[in-house]
Amino acid sequence: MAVKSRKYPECDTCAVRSISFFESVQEREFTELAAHRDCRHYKKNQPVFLEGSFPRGIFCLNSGKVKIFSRGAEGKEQIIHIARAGEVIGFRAMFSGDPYGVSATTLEECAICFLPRDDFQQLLEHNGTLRNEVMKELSRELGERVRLITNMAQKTVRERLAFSLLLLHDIYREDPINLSREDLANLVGTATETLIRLLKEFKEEQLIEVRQRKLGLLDRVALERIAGH
Amino acid sequence: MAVKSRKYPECDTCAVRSISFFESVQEREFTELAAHRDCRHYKKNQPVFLEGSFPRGIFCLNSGKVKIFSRGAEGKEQIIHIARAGEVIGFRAMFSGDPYGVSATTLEECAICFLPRDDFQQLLEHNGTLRNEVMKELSRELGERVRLITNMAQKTVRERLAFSLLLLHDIYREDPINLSREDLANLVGTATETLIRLLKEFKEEQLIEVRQRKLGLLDRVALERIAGH
DNA sequence: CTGAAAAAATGACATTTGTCAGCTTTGATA
DNA sequence: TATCAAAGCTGACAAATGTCATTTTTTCAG
Repeated sequence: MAVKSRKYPECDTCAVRSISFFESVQEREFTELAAHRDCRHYKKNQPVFLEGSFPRGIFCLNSGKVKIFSRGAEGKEQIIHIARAGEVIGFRAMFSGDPYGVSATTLEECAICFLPRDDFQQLLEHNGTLRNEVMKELSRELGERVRLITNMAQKTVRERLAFSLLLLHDIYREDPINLSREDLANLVGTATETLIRLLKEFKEEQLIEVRQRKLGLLDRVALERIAGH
Repeated sequence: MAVKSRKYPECDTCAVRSISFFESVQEREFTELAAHRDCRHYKKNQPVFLEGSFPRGIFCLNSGKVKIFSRGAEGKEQIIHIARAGEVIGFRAMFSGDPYGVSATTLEECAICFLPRDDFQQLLEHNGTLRNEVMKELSRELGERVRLITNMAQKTVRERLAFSLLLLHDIYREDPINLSREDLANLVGTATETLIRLLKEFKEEQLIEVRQRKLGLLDRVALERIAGH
């Protein structure tokens, strides 16, 4: 279970303020919010929220990475997005009134702040800029999903793997990509065995390097060519 | 090109008022809007807006059906959604500030009203209920897209075809499904030849009937079983 | 009504991908 | 450090799907 920590991060220095739509929230408002938040430390592989349950607030990812996935037939995970420090997650379902359509699970140790529904709604009510930013974010994500649907429907597994590796590189930045083969397969949308074989091909073609299971990109340009943009 | 018609539909009786987020707009506001709209008739296979161009307003689909699609590598269409009478389309890009990420083309004769960006934005500014409805709609679509991604990644073509037919049935209602084989293939995410073969299988299994190229569902329950919800 | 073009349909075949079974390595823990 | 489970990896094979070439049917302008 998630552990309430004594030394949680401060809101005004939190990455969420520079990456997410909370950019547009003023100092003063933010300090008020901070009073209502509830920050916790999560270990690796812990659930943040579950598909089917009802949202009680939003989550701000202070540090660590979280996978967002839905389950298909037979419960197979389909990873839709990997959130990095600074992202706000779990707000979609709050607007639709529906239960979560996806689950979120930590991929590493994380510090995550919880902000209750009412506080966020109230903030939204009073802050037009924030509202616009949230609409913008929802729209941006919709566009991203369209691209993903097209990729899944039209690209080969090899192309999708190259695409995913580039995407992951943007998320992990300088760090090597640290995902289990199964998670990577569930992101690419293929069987774990197929994924492993393709990784081997990429390694042999000197497109990537593998160190202690972690992946590094060696030839970004070639990968972009394979991914087809 | 689109033709400006003399006998365009009246806004207060338009299907858009009962299906879309415009439900929440009051009589009075709506009459004002109506003055700024620009209603046109489209023939079959005419573009409404194009991927890459910048949105100047939103479109209200008064009658007919419109396919919303993005283009993958080599320009192959991937149909993301088929809009029916009453839906509002093309509003996503207006919020994100990006160019359209998708194109829209009529699938049959259509009557479509155009509402300029500024009018819509102003309405949004003054109408909190409408804002909430729009956020809800964006969220709902986001959830739908997640389902679609998961389907594309995990289901077989046969399963996806069953899924698509059920979806199309909700769109065409009593009418037989009237889509070219190519469009249907681009919705399901497969090659036209594969699609045709599978349609034949479904016909032989008495799941569907085909009359003058148009499709009717014969065994909804069996299709649901194949689609796997 | 007729001819040309588009759409639909079919066949043959290669390729991709998934499945299953088993083996090896790694890492956590008693 | 010995043990065990999980993760990673490999091989063999079958099934699903895409591609290309060709034929048939439909549609529609003239």
